[in-house]
Amino acid sequence: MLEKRYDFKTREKHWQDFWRENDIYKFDANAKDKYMIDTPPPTISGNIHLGHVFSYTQIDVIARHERMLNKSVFFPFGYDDNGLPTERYVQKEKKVRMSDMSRSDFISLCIDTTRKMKDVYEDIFSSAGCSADFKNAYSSISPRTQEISQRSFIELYKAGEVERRNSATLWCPECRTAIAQSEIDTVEMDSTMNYLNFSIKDSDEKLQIATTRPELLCACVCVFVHPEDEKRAHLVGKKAITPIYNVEVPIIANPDVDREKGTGAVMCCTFGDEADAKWQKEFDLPILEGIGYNGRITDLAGEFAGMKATEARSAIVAKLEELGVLYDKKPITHAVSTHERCGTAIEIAVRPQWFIKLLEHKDEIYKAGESVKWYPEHTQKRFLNWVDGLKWDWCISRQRLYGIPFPVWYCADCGATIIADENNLPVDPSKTMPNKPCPHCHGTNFVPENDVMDTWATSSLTPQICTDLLTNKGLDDSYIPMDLRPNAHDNIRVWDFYTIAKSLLHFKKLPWRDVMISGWGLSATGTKLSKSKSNGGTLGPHEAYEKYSADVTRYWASNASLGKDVFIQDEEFNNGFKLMQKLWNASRFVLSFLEGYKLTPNTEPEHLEPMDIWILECYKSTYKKFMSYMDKYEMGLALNELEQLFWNFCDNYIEIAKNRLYKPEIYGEPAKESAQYAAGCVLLGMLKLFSIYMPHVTEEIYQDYFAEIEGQKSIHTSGYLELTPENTSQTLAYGNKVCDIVSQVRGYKSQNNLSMKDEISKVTILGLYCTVESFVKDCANDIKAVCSIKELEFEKGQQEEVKIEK
RNA sequence: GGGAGCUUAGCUCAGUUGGUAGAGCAUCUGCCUUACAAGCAGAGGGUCACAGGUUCGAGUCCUGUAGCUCCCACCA
Repeated sequence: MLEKRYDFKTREKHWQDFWRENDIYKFDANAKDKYMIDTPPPTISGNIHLGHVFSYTQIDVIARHERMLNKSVFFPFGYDDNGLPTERYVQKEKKVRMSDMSRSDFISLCIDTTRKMKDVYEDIFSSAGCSADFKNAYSSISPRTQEISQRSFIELYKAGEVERRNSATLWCPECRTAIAQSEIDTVEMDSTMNYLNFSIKDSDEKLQIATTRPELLCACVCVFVHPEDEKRAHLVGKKAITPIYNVEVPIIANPDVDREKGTGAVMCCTFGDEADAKWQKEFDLPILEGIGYNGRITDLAGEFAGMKATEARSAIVAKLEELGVLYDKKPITHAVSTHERCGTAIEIAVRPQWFIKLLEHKDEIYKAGESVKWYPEHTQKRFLNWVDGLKWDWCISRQRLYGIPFPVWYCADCGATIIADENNLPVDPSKTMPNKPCPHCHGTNFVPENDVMDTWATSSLTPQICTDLLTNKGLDDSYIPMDLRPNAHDNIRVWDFYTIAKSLLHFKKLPWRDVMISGWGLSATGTKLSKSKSNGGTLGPHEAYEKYSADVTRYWASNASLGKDVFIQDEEFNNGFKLMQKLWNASRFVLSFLEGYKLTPNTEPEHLEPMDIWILECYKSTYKKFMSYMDKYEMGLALNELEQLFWNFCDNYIEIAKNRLYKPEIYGEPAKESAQYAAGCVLLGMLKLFSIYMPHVTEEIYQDYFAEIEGQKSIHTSGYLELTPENTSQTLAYGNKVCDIVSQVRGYKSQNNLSMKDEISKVTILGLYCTVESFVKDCANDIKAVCSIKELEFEKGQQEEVKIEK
């Protein structure tokens, strides 16, 4: 017998322990029917918030659903505790600077800090009832992961897909590292357009140049004008002289120049932006490093050397004004590329870097993007659009400390690249040296590669890293393609993209069959929740669990259309709370009539009352719709269907059936048993469907009666209840007519200020109801009882009508 | 500038092949009814952003317009 009140505060914890102790979610690698999820490993870079709970709950709902379809579900868990985000977090949290510490001290501080954070993360997710396997969680910095990641590097190196080049790279002067195209944000910034006069060699003419980056004047290597620019055609081939530095630079015709922009003449500096980088290559221009790796102006700038770029900018503008070269300034706003991690405007720097070749595989990646199934469907376009716009190979080297090292040394004598032996991975080249002399010059002095790999070079291997937990085979494709990659829309161009790229490079196979793209949980005002900032008053995970319960928090998270952002609003939580209470009360009521009754869900009793058949058909119809939504990962829409059935069950069916349950002496024992069967079955079926959203309360109810009936340890491994379909549509329509009639009598009572139990002396049902006459007539007892009608008559007539006489 | 999504009741959103506009919240009215007052029963409320088109019929399909959001491009 269920308690009067459901005490979620103690029961949720109880069931979480129960599931853990009984290994309910254990994956069986030998199972025939498996479902494999490439779970996103959360980045350890700050406090976890409801936005995370939002995403992981949606994944968990899918995992639970597949489990209820009797599949063995591989739902691994991992932590992305590697690389730049973690470094930044640790420095901030521990108030240290990486540059002040030794590499090994800093790394052990990172490992220590992330270990503590992992416990916090696991607690938040398992308290939400997440059924992932936290016990065997992988880490993106563990030796095993390092081994897999380094092996991937070596394989691709041997295949010629990765190479070291000294070429222009996107550079963050704040983090002092190369970054990849996917790590760039674009931010609108205020700036000033400065108009300068360059003089022309052997001429009195002036060439007007507009620039937002006068600090790069020292790195100016040429001036471009448009080939069809008549006014300036005569200047092509002459030399312009840069102000302040008085350096002669060629004036070159270039069709890329936009004649409407600025003055129509461009100074090209190596490098001010990506266009400069492109032009440098095209015209084979010299490379002058105006800004150093630290973001400061170099010696090229003479008196300005050592200044930060922004300081230098104003100093140089002042100087230009003083020289009378600056003839105009206009404030503008323009888009600036910034590093997503720190917001600093990126520069372009030349330095030897490791690249994975992507540009030459664009077509294959594009086609793979077409083959993967994206849910919702339109997210595919976002992926394809990104692949279309790809401009850089993937720079995977980072000039940082905390990451997976390259398994690479350089021969000190001949400069040859020495790749580590695949049997000796993982390797830290700064600690270990090659075990053989240089194959080229037989030298024995080596310089380690001190850069570390981009975190995505490793994260892109999660299908291998997580299935390695099963196979111990490392870089292996036995489980590829997996069934599902779930993540939010911000990761389409990053994690999804890189994973597909690597899977193609290594295995020529898709990493997974489906991608489910979820939205974000946003604050009540629609702002993005942030790990590093507090989100002023926004509900936190534990607050939510305590105030509303984990089940209700999950209800909020999963009650959204796929891919849509959802606000954290009390109303939604309140709805979930009401649902949970209602589920409890309705179950308590139904179960109170099942004591001593042995429910046999798959064997119907000989006699079934019409409205019992009706509710069973309602269930079957909902079940079908529910499944078709879940096939598309539309868990929110599936939930809506289910809720509709549930409220219909409560408000109409239970009210109708309760009289037969209470008074078998009036309505007969078979009519009671019919109701016991129908109510029991439909409740059981609904509980199972609800269990993927609200695993705790449904387990509590299930354990009270159904667990024994079904001989199951837990509702979550009990499988859905599928009842054989019948003549659904007619029965549904007929039953709905009965509900109509009941509703009209209820309306009459409402309008006449009557209580629902007040008796109505006579009701006549006329007309159109004749088409369903026998069904409705067979429900006469139910109708009379639920509406307290003394006399009920049926008459043929033209119009459908319910006549009520008080 | 290119791509995607959105625009439906006061609010948050459903609306799967075209066929009489839906839910929850909010508002109003009534009701302690042997599960539930954190409840129940009812009621009001919408030119489905706008303009065209296809169709017997359009929230749904097509074209265009406007506004909002996101991604990409735009850094002289």
